[in-house]
Order: sequence, then C-alpha cells, then structure tokens
Amino acid sequence: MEFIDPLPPFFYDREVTSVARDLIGCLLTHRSPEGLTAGVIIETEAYHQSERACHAFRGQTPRNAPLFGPPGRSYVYFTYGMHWCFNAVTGPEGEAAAVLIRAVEPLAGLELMRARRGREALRDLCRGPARLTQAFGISREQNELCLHSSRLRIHPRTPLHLPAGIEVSPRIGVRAAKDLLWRFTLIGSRFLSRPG
DNA sequence: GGAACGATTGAT
DNA sequence: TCAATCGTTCCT
Repeated sequence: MEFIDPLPPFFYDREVTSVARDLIGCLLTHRSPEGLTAGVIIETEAYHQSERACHAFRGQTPRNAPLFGPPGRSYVYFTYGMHWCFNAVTGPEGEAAAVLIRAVEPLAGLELMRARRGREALRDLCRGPARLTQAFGISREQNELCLHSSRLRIHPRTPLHLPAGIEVSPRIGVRAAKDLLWRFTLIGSRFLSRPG
C-alpha cells in the first residue's frame, strides 16, 4: 500500500498549537511486523513546557526526555498502569512540546486492529488515545522514533480527507491549565473520543 | 524507602 | 460512578 511522502521534520518545528491544528486530517500509518494499520487523525491536543499540564513543566526527567529532543519524533508514555499514549514532538530542540494524538478514523488494517483491541465495532477501535495505540500496536518500542523515516509515520492530508472544519475546546482529562483551548477536533466526526 | 498520582478505559 | 494497575516523580 502506497502513501504520500511523510511529513518532513521541519513541519513539526513550529508553535505546538499550529502543528496540532494542522495534523487534523493527516494520515497515521504503522508498518508493524504483524501488518499495516492506517487512519486519519481527527483529534489532537497541544502540550508545552510553559503550562502545568505538560509532562515537562517541572523540567527534564528520564521519562519526558524525548519532549526536549528534535521535532518530528515520537513521544510514547505509559500511564494508569496499563495504557500507552502517542505524541508527535514539536518545536526546536531544547524546547519541550508535543501533540497528543487522541483519535483517528480507522482506514486500513481493520482486522488487525480488531484482533489487537479485542473488539469488533469500527467506532471502538481508535476512539481515544490509549485505544488507538493499542489498535496500532504502539508501545515502548515506538518511543523516540523519527516520524519521517521509521515504520511509524504521519503523512500529509490528501484531497480525499480535507477537514470540513476544525473546532477548539479544552483538553480532556487535565485539571491544570484547563482554560486553554488546546484540543482540536474534526467537526462532526463519529470517531472522536468525545463530542467536540 | 515510601506514597501519591496519572494527557484512560471498561464495566457497573 | 468506580475499579484496574504500575511506572514516574517527589518527599522523607
């Protein structure tokens, strides 16, 4: 299966909120040993070291080190003792920021997703940050990968997937800095983790 | 060494 | 509404 060339690292070397907005409608692909999975990004959130909800707010630690690295790499972290979440690192090296991918519309590898998720309903495969990492087979092994050249990639929007409209709202599940409208959703999608 | 907590999910 | 489940971080 062929896709458009993946987004180059400089795409991610901008303000994190701009990248989060522009990733809506882009295509996430993972060529794992078990097979290919792909989906259209429909929900993102921005995080930056300057605000309390960011893992890097109190400085660099072993876990959040990828956030301080060069743009265009993955930051995958473990949470709640059982879930993985996937981010795209943004901004210049040394400045910690990333876009959390919260939901995608499943496009390819549906049966592999169903097997990994243990669920049949299309709507339940990638609706939520930890659901999509499970469906895509993303965990510790996929941390700090280059999203341009590794098996885990993000590709530009295609004419078939132009966003109808993008809505902003407060980030889900964060108490700190909850006044920031740093969540971006594709209006009207039935694959959002929660209504926009 | 110990404890509190978490960018969630699924069942009740 | 609530339990599951454990790595990370911070405090003593």
